[in-house]
Amino acid sequence: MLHSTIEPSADHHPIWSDDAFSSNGVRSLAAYSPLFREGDPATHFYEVLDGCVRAFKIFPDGRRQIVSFAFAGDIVGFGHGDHYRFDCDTIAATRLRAIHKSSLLRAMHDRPDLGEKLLEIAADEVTNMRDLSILLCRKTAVERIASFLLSMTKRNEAAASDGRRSLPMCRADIADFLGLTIETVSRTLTKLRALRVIDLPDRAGFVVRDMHRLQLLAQCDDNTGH
Amino acid sequence: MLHSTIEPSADHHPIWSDDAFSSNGVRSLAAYSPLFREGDPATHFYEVLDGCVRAFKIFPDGRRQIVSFAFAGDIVGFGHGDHYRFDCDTIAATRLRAIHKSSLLRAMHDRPDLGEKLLEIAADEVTNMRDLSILLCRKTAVERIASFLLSMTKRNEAAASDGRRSLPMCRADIADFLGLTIETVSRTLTKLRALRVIDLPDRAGFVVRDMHRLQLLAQCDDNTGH
DNA sequence: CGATCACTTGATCGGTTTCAAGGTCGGTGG
DNA sequence: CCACCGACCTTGAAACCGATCAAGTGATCG
Repeated sequence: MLHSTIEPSADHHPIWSDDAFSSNGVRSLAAYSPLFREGDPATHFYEVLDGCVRAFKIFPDGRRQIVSFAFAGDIVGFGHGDHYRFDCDTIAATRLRAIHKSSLLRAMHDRPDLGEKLLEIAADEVTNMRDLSILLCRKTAVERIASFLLSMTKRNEAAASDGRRSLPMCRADIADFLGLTIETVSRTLTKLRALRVIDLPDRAGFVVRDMHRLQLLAQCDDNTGH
Repeated sequence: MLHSTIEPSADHHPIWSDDAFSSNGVRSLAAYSPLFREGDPATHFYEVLDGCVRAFKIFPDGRRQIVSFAFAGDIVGFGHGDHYRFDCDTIAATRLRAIHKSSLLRAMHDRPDLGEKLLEIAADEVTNMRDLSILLCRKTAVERIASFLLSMTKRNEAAASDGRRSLPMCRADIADFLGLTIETVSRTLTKLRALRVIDLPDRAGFVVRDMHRLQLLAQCDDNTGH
């Protein structure tokens, strides 16, 4: 799950448009379709074209940690070895482009710039994971929720004219991402609404009413969404 | 902080022994010497030859998160952009080899295999960060401490003849790594000793007495230390 | 031998979890 | 068209775990 977008540059082909992994790799999936499961051979990267994807790990005792959400422009499947190290799902109708890992690695031999690009992506992935660690070590529920909402506003840049932003994942997904329970997520969102920091027009959306205070509540100057 | 070791291969030069960053880059540092600070230009990677290094981030409110510990064979400084994104210290007398980032990237253009190696290292880094996230989302103090001790046994392979393993970092460092307080770390270690799962012969060491139960307490089959 | 530092242990407090209802919305079938 | 149902979410009350505050122990070093 990378926040960095692969942008075509003017002087050569867009990175992902080589013949080996051209647009015929595009797939459309309904909500809650699996991309891959933990233990599957790690053969592909996936570029999310639109929709939303979650990556998660399920523990023997049933607990679940969502490791990341991926939106349009993000890439999933990086940072695994030969086999995927966790599960990956869509959480809404999603279009994505499958990219053969092996052909990409082969291509790297001819085009060192591609290697640098991939390293950059890797660095972003590391940053995201570090941000998540920091978010999980942050103590209070308010800080976690505020940080999460902040990162959502940064990543889904487009807000509707009324300021509404989409929150495509359910409360359980937010809870399992932030290391909280559903109830605490709900209570904390309600609290932020009571504080006039956000509005909750419906289940799957939110509006930032006081960005400055939201940032204060998120506390740390840096992180999530980089 | 990478757990992957750079091993010389038989058919060509060891990756790090090119002229540009040969053994003259080796430095010896006393305990608690800074390697770099957040915001410094990210000019070097560092390969830890022996000793131990910690990478951490300090927040405006004084809270600190230790992002990783690096031991002999690990590499620090990867996964930052142009500027380091957190601080890095030694926690014991440590020898390390400084590697110029720019010359390494230049070298990558001539030697694609080097690029692959670096990608592999990046993937490991991502894995480590993900493992940390998972560790921090684990709920109980016992699970966190058990996982931490387990990863220490996996990474510092050599145990003394009596089974003693080194625990070079102080309680405060363990606490800030696991998202706990010093007191809870101490109490939990005491508890594990009472349960006959470990021994604590001295401050800076531990012995695993019942590896099976330690693994059970750590719960998740996977992760930390990979 | 006293000081200091790191760690341990104890008691209380508070925030999150847990357990338990109650509410809202969309869909389905009568 | 409306009543019902189920999924998802919200809200409430009590329990619990780790944080906090506070003291005490033990080693090391001058």
